[in-house]
Amino acid sequence: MAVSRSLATLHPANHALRAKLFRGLGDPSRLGILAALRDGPLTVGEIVDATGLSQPNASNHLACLLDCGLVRRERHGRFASYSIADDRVATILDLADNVLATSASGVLTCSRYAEPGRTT
Amino acid sequence: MAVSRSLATLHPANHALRAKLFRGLGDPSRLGILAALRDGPLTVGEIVDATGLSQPNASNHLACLLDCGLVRRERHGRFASYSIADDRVATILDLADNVLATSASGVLTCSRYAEPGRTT
DNA sequence: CCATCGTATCATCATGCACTGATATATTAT
DNA sequence: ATAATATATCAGTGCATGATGATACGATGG
Repeated sequence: MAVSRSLATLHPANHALRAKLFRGLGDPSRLGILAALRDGPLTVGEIVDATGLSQPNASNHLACLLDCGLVRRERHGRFASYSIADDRVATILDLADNVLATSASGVLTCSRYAEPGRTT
Repeated sequence: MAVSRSLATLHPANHALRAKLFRGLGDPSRLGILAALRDGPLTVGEIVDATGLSQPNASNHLACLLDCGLVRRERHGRFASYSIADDRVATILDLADNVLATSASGVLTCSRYAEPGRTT
């Protein structure tokens, strides 16, 4: 996939918006959900099983991902089928893994910030 | 740049690590710093001028980016020259802009989470 | 040596996030 | 209708983060 800078027709200083996207990806639970969804659409219950998250927690993260346009929801009766909205999101995830594969050590030892408050 | 999934030789469930990388990118101040650095290496003072951040704040974010391997530091006398460590990081930024260019509306209206605590 | 400049660190504080448990809503089944 | 299932929402809590101002460190210059 070609990624040229000129394609980004975004206001040059809209860092708040970009930050929001990255913060949407910056949570292990949401990454777990997205990883599970890469193998195809899943219902909330299946996501709960796949990720080990509690149902309200998963539902909340899904709402977050949905609001941000990272996933798509399709209602089937009383089930809700979620899927990744944009292939480029998956590409971002791959690219991140690509970077981490060579500089994971640095990120690993980065003690400057950690995961946010988790009771678990 | 080719981004294949097989290249990502990362532990499949290391979402905490991935999340850390994205959280590193998930802050407007740090994105501003990275954006400034895309035009070439800068000293801390130049970064302060370019971003409008306070000096301690910029220094702290730079330490964060440095620890995480996203930027590189080179000492020149009493100056510190920072530069982007990995071109693929810039690619991630471009790709994110690419995604946002088409689904920015969703992210914009995402009220589920906001920027972290800023007094300003 | 002392002052100055550039950078890094410290102490402190406030806000927002991610989690839990309980409950509400909605849809199908008996 | 009633129950059961699937999902969404609400109230409340702890913790990490990002900010500030003061200060320490380190290097150059007079």
